[in-house]
Amino acid sequence: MIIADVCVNVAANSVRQNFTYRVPERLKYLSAGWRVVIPFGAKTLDGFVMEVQEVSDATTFDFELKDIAEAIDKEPWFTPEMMNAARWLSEFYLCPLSMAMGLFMPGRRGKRISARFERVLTLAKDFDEQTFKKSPARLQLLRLLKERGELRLSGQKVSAATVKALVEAGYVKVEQRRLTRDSYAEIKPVPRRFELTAEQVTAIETVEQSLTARRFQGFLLHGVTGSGKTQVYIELTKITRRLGRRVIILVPEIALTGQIVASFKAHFDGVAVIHSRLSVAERSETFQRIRGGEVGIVIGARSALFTPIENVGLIVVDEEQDNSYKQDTTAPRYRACVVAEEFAKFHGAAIVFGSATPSVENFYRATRGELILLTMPRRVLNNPLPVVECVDMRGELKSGNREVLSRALVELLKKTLADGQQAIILLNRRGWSTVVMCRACGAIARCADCGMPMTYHADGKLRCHRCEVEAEPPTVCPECGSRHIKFLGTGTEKLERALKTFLPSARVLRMDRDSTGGKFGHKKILDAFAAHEADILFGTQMVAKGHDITGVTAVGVLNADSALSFANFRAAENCFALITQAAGRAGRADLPGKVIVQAYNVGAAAIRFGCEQSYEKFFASELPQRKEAYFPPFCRLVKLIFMHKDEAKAKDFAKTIRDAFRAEVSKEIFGPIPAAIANLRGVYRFVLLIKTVDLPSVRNFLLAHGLHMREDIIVDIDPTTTD
DNA sequence: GGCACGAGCCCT
DNA sequence: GGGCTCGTGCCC
Repeated sequence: MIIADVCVNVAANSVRQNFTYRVPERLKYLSAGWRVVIPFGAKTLDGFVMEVQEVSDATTFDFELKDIAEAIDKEPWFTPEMMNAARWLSEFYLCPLSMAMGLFMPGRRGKRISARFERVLTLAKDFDEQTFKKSPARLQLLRLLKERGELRLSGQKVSAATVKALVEAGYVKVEQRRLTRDSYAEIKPVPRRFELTAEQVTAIETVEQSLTARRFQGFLLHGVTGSGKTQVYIELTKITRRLGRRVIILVPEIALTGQIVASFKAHFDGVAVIHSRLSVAERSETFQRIRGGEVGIVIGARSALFTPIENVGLIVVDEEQDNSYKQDTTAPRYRACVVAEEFAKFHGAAIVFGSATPSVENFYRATRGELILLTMPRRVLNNPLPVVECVDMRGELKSGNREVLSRALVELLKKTLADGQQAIILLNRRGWSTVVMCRACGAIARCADCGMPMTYHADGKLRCHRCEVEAEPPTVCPECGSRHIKFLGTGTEKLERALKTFLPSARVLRMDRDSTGGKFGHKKILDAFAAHEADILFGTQMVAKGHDITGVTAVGVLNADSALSFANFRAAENCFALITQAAGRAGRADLPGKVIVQAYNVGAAAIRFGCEQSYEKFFASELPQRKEAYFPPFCRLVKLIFMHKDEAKAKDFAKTIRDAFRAEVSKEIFGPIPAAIANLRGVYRFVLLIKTVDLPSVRNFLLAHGLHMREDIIVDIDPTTTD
């Protein structure tokens, strides 16, 4: 009898063990990695075969064995590497194996994806023009086929009768071909040839040693904006491909894939793109292409780590400090940087973390030799870094300017437009007003579901940016009945009006989550801006990231210090990175750039060193503060969120666990404090924060108390926020 | 996740 | 006494 160990795909924290099923005779070809359909209790679910074993028919179990019902695919879905990686993820992040396995599937459930086919015509034998003198339609089709070699039937003005007649006469063959949906097929390669700088050459040669040795090694590529990091990735990819190994390139956001794909397509065939906005079918087919060995380079957001790719020699994590690399909302709550490094170890690959503004964690590791530091302090072609001016908005207020835009920025924009150049303005809040407040009692309009302050939008609606819940703005305060409702703060929509007031002739383009729907929403806006269809591109942080538009010589950063107001140990780092990245958009070609940073707290280190664009100075000022407050890189964080409808129960349970942790593990546990979202749809949430240099002992504690099994606790290892 | 089962508490 | 909610164990 053949039995199989099956990981059941059920989204429950308490289902941790695999289940044993009998493999019926007709499915005896099954092996580890197959997706199967199985009876589970009263339901029929899908599951993943983890192991197959032959046992004697006399073997008994203390439960009744059930049969596997059917196989889902035509071949094993999971490679041994995928299963090992999933096992590691499930152990490291304490999530059920099924959830870790789920990362490696293009859809949430093991849905069978019906492949689409198209009919393709080819010429079967040569023809004589004379024969078809009286059949113009047939002749036209044959000529077309001779010219092009083949013809896809869909969308052609060819009648079925014409095709049928030619097929029967043996002139034409019809072939069913599997259709692959590649929405990046249309992206044109963007070649760029520069002489490599000396720093680029050094960086490439250093990494090359590890690539050739096929040994794991981590690198931190710290290159200022415009220093040509992408070119380094391309050269390293060439080397890796020459060694017969594959490459994964991670970018923080879907919006950034287009640009890097275009650069890579200029040098390589077999580039695939993976991210969550692709349709399930599209991702499924990309998996197929990777499996078939047709793809040597996978580019994408964090989900691009979870494909059937084998024999990986190089993993690049671009803009490694970016918070988008953290999976926040569903288990496993992983950090793609951590996972990527682990995968690099599995493969004996080199991992390159690239950034103009590295995370304090990784830069610290580089100073200690855990990562090899590669520095590129100059821009390519010796382009100068932009000149940054900081405007104190308190001073603006004092001298009577109550507008969003400082006078200096308006002047800069006017001059830039007069010179026929372009500008980018960053304001990291969307909507019209960021806060709706009662002037009498101070009450703030909050989301009914999660309690976050709601944003007023130009369409007259209040919106929660977390839940997308809509509400009507109040005319009287629901707390005190006052009619003094004030709309405070500035979002991108209000900025749009300011731009139209001060620069009425400027063509402006807004880029934020509201204006960028769909798979290519960002690309459309960026393409239009790159084609100089607009003079000013303004919006949230997505205007500051990664793209490279040559006509831009001016950049404005509004409310640059707003990030500092968050009670978050990474606030300064995020603020510094945003200023530096935004400034880096200016003057990337031969034209010098000018940047204006507007802030209230102009003395803050993140603002000062951001304006100087000096990462080293920022790091030197930030590191002692992290040490003083005992935060990463000096420890690791584990966040626990306790949830219950009864506020006291949530808090009391948290306290019990805190005390147990203090008694059994260490004193470095803090809370309970109300979570940033203190109440979500009627459920209270309290946070405990653990600081540790010994993650395994924390994990053992959680396991011993069964906290990973519960549905009313979220375990977040390496959280981005501490509440 | 979903279902069954038992304990504890409200209704007429 | 019946019926409801809530916590808990189980699913091979």
